[in-house]
Amino acid sequence: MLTDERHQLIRDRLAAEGRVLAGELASRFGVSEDTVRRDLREMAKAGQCRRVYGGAVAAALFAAAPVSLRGSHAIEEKMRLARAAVTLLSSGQSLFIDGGTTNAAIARAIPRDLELTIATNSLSVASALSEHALVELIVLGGRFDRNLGTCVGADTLAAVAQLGADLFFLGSCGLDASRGVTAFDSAEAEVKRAMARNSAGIVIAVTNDKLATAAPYRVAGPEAIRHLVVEKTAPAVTLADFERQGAEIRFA
Amino acid sequence: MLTDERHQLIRDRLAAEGRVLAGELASRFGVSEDTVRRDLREMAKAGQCRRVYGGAVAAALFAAAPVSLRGSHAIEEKMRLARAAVTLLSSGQSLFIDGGTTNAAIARAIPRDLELTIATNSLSVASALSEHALVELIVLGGRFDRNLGTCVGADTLAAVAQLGADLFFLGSCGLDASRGVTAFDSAEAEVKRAMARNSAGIVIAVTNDKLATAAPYRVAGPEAIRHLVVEKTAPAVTLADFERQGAEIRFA
DNA sequence: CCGCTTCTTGCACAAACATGCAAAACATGC
DNA sequence: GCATGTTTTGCATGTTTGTGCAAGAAGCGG
Repeated sequence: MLTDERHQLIRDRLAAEGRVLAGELASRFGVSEDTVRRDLREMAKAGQCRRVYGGAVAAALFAAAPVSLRGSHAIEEKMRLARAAVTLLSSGQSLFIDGGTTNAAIARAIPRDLELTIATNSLSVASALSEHALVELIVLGGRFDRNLGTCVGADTLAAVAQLGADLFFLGSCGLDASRGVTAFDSAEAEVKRAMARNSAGIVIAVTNDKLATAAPYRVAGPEAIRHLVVEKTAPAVTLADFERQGAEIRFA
Repeated sequence: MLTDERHQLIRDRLAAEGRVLAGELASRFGVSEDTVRRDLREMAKAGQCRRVYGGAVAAALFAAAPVSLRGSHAIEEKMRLARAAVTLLSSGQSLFIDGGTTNAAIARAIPRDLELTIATNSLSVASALSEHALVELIVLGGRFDRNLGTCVGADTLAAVAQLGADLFFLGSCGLDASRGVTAFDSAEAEVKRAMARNSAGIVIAVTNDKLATAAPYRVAGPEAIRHLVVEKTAPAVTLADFERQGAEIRFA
């Protein structure tokens, strides 16, 4: 039996009954339970079902699409960064989180037992947080830019202006010790600036490829960065520049 | 029995009766009372019920209702409704789409070659549309209600007030020929009313189980419905009542 | 006050799980 | 053909999770 066939049969069964049991599928297909579990894991990752202890249940039509981290190259690395970044959090804080795959990974990595207030203009961040029961989630609406995956424009700016946060997780397009944080898009930069203005501290998590690069639109100076989360392999000389300007470096 | 199934059954029972008893659930499910208590504790933590001595009662304002619709049996039916509903669309229109599983299905069914402007307060609708290149998507932000899957509250109302639409796809909680469209939640109803006010026409797509039912909060009178999309098996007598008040019936 | 029920907590055990590894089946390139 | 790499699978491994039981605390009613 082909892997793909199995997946199709599982999908059929999910559509018909709404749930499947790992053990039952294993004996039905004549494969080990491990194989079934692998199947279910993959399908869950693709958003085709939701994994539960003992089997899987049909994906809720209700739920938003899973955060697509596919297509981004450094998934592993970003998840590592995310795990390091969320150690900065504690219950009771309020956050701004903007767009980008790294921030989506961070949103996913936020422990479910933290009580937080989070405002975001990113659809994938919002989706990732939509089932965190203890998170008060505020969606910053506006015109949706599908290149960025975030809302931008006057409405978004107005929404940001009404809020304040302890920390701002800034998705950085370019990060340079002299020019600071920069973005590729004017509207995007404007929203980021507004969030920065209304936050007590800025957190940036970046992969090495963004370090020592710059984009046209300036968002925040290097001195505004409070926490910088980087890979272990980040060039020490660059980090020293940021550290000199007040950033606290944290390695993933 | 899966843990998740138990939770779902408890939610259903809470929605139907408003309260559950730990002992009763234990014997019904064939598990120990400790397990049921654990379930109730978790669900209470997730805001799905309120724990009381001896069992649990429904969380404030009927939070269980939308979640219990996740039952996957109706997915096929909703997709059929969705395919029928999108035939009402043509390029150039602007739409409001609110929450609910049926509207999520409609959003998914919208053809990619239509040029539309769509405003929604539903995260799942926004996600579904986030890759429709020709759709100008406007996210109506605000406080996210995870039971509804939509944004509600003052910010959302303000965002709606700035817009107008040709059609409003109204996700209906209850639909009755005399009381019209009704909702379970006050904040939800308020947003729906605002969208209705700013739309030229209202479209409602419902499965049979919603027909001839009503919820506490009134959204719009029956005469406000322009298009009503229903299953082929919908009771003719009920449909006639709507038709008499100006609705155009369309079968899936 | 007391007796009763319900609840939480700690613990133990089994089932379900992820992970690493090796064998087999397959494709790819020289 | 043959070496090499990839994918799939099952198995052995520790680990995690769900469950029931027991003991003590807390709520409830007399």
